[in-house]
Formats: sequence, structure tokens, C-alpha cells
Amino acid sequence: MTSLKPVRGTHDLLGEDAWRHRHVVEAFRDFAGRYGFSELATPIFEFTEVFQRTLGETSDVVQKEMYTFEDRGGERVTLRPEFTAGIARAFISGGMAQNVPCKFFSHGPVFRYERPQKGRLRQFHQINLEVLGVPENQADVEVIALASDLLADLGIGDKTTLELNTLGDSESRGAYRKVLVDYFSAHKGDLSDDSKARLERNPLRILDSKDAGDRDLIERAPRMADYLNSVSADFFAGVREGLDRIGITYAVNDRLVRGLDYYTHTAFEFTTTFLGAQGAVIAGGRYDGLIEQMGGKSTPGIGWAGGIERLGMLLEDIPPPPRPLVVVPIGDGAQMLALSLTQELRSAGFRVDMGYRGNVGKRMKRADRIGARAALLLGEDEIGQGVVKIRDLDSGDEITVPLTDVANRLNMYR
RNA sequence: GCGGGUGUAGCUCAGUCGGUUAGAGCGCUAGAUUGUGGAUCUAGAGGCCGUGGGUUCAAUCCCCAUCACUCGCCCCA
Repeated sequence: MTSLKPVRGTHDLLGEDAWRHRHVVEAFRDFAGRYGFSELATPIFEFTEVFQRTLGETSDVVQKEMYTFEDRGGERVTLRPEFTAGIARAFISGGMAQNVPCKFFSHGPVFRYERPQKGRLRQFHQINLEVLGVPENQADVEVIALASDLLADLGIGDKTTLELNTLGDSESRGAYRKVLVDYFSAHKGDLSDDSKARLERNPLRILDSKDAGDRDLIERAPRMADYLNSVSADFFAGVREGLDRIGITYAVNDRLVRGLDYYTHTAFEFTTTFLGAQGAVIAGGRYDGLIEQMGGKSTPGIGWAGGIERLGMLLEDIPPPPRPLVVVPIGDGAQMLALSLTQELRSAGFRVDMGYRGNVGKRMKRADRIGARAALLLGEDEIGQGVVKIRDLDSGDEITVPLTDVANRLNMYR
């Protein structure tokens, strides 16, 4: 144990941040439910090969960002760097191909060994959505619509824009890739060092290089749209038609690519300019080859992931946390009755806190500090008369009500 | 992994052209107010000036390293 600080790139989640986090997750659960998704919670670690094979051996995530270790039994395991691979594994090992289509939502921590920055952590949290077994592009429209609804509900729809592209099916993508490699190879001398390396590993990635020198070359590069076979072109047209139909605005960005190898056809990102260099808040696409590649029965898939911390940072007017009631016993003789009153109200569904110590002044001060909505004062006088005083902490108004009627009189504070 | 910036009280930040007792505001604790919070006043607690090394009679301040945060590259949620 070298220190008592959290490990680099990890954070304790509490207070305001925890509330934002929870708000994002709850909104997500709500919309996932409305769209007919059910929850799937997979383990946060898997055998290393689950990620290695699916994300692509050459992707940065696999090459240098995974938390991989050998457990006590000698198994190579990895903390999940994303959700899709684990869900695909669960789909196969659970024999779910029998029950397609499957619509799953998930959320929780993911792990990548990266250099921390604003909006970039080593342990961060994602919300995740997957549709398995639906080849129709209706599913593409559906998952994008859900994301759009969620962002609107969170009040950040106008801070984000939807960018859309197609990578084509494997035939189209292969053909385009070849043309692209030829093109960039011919101009290799003008390429940045980063992009030269990408030429070998993942030539599509050159398209979203930020290097000023590359931009010019990219501007003149062949376009994906010109190399789509008719199936791929029709598929993409259908996605756009669907989005148009339900009023979702987007910008086609034919330089939008994906970092992970399993994507085909539709690729999309909801991006923002409010978070500095980390612009993507929700990103995803279609991965029709993934399940088969992992050894399952050929099953198309589409999904997305969203960064909870990034979304949380964009929230402005989050509803405030609910305010509790506070029971204030006055004098030792009131303790027991206050205790039973507190429990009774909790049973009735109220949020109730009762301080542990202190005189009335201290307890009232504490009630104020935790943002209590009202204080219930219970002392000798009240007990003698079988009543309790309810003090509204916003207005300062105080009313006296019979103990038997307290719950009813408190309904206005629910 | 690469480059730039920053690290002083719980928080936001002053400060010392290197000099012996390091400050403010907010917050916290207690009291004024032993059956009533938010305001005010008073008092108090709380800092190895991120960590390790170097230079110096002397370092919180200068130098080096390291760690953390931060901005950009990279990568991506």
C-alpha cells in the first residue's frame, strides 16, 4: 500500500457527481424500458481472448489499454474495456440465438489504461444498448432514436449533434479499404507519422486524423460512398429515410470511422463541443459479423455505448435530490416515541432522518444543512397532548397536529 | 506513449525579490441563544506549502526527479 489516494484515473463517486451519475442512469433505464429493452448484467471481467478476438488485434484498446492479469488459478482475464464483447459472449454461451431478436441494456464500470484527462478516466462508466438478431435497418433507426430521446430528456439535445456514416458490408468495406491504401500509399511522403503507422494497421482511421497536413490529403481521398455495393447503399438509404421520417436530424460525415474492428454498415456518434478534446458522448454502430466471428451462429447486431461521466458533465438543470423530513425529539423522554414515529413514517414511504444527538438548536441546524423540507418537533408538551408540531423549513410556518394524523398532514411534502 | 501548464488549510485562492511565528474568504467546531434552523457577533480547531533529492548559513519559494491534476496529441464513452 503506497498511499491512500485513489489509483490514477479512478474517482470516488459521491455528492453532486453521484447524483448526476444516477440521473443519467435512471433516465437511461426509463427509455430502455419504453423501447422494450431488458437488462443484461454481464461480469466486469472475461477471459482475455473474449476481448482480444472481437475488438481486433490491432486496435489501440487491445494493444495497450486493457487491464489484463492472471488470476490465482492461472487464467488470463481482462477487466472489460467495453460492453459489446461480453454481451456477445453471453449471447452465445447462453444459447440466446434461439430467442432472437434480443434487446439488452446494461450499465456499469469499464476500464482502459489511458492517460487521464477531462472526460477520460481509467475506470469510467457506460450505459450500453444492443439489439441482436435484427438484420433490418429498422433496428438502426430504433437505437439512434432511443439515444436521441435520452439526450433530449437529459436537456442536452442542443449541445450534441448526430453524425452518421456507413462503413458498408464487408465486401464494400474491403474494396474501399484497398482503394484507400493505394491512394495514401502513393502520397505516403506527405502523411504524418501517426498516419503512416495507421496505414499499416487501420487505414480507415487516417480519415479522422486531426493533423493539419493530413487534412488536405484526406480532402482529396476517395469516398466510401463511391465504393458501396448496392446492398450497402440501399441499407444506408433506408436508415436515413427512417431517421428523416421520425424527425431526427443528423449530418452525414463520411470521415466518421470506428476504432473497433467489428463494425459494419451504420456508424454514428453523438458529439459535443462542450467537453474539449473528448467530443463523443454516445457512439455505436452495426456489427453484423461479430457473433459469427466469435464462434456463434451468424447473428447481426447493432448497439451503442454512452459515457456516463461525459453525459453527467453536460447536465445543467438536474432535478434536485428529494428532500427529507427530520424528526426532532426534545428531551430524553421523547427519544423512544420519536424513534417509533420515524419508523412509522418511513414505513408510510416518507424519507425521514432523525439526528443522533444534540439539543433542539443543533438538531434544527442540522436539519437545515441537509436540506430538510420540514421538521417534526416532539417534546414533553406535545407528548402530553398526543400531538406533534410540524415546522415548514421553507416558510417557517408551524402547525400542531394529532399524532394519529401526522402521515396525512405530511402528504404535501412527499 | 508524447508535449505544455499547475500542485500552499476540507474548498477557492493570496503570499514570501530564499530569512526564522505561512494568511484570507467560505466551510467546520463551540458559545452568545440549556423547546426551534437559515442572519449576525465572538472564540477555536485545522497546513511536514504534493513527495523525494540537490544548491544554500538558511528552501514553501531556486534546480532535478517523481507523483497527482489539467490542456493538447493519441485514443475514445
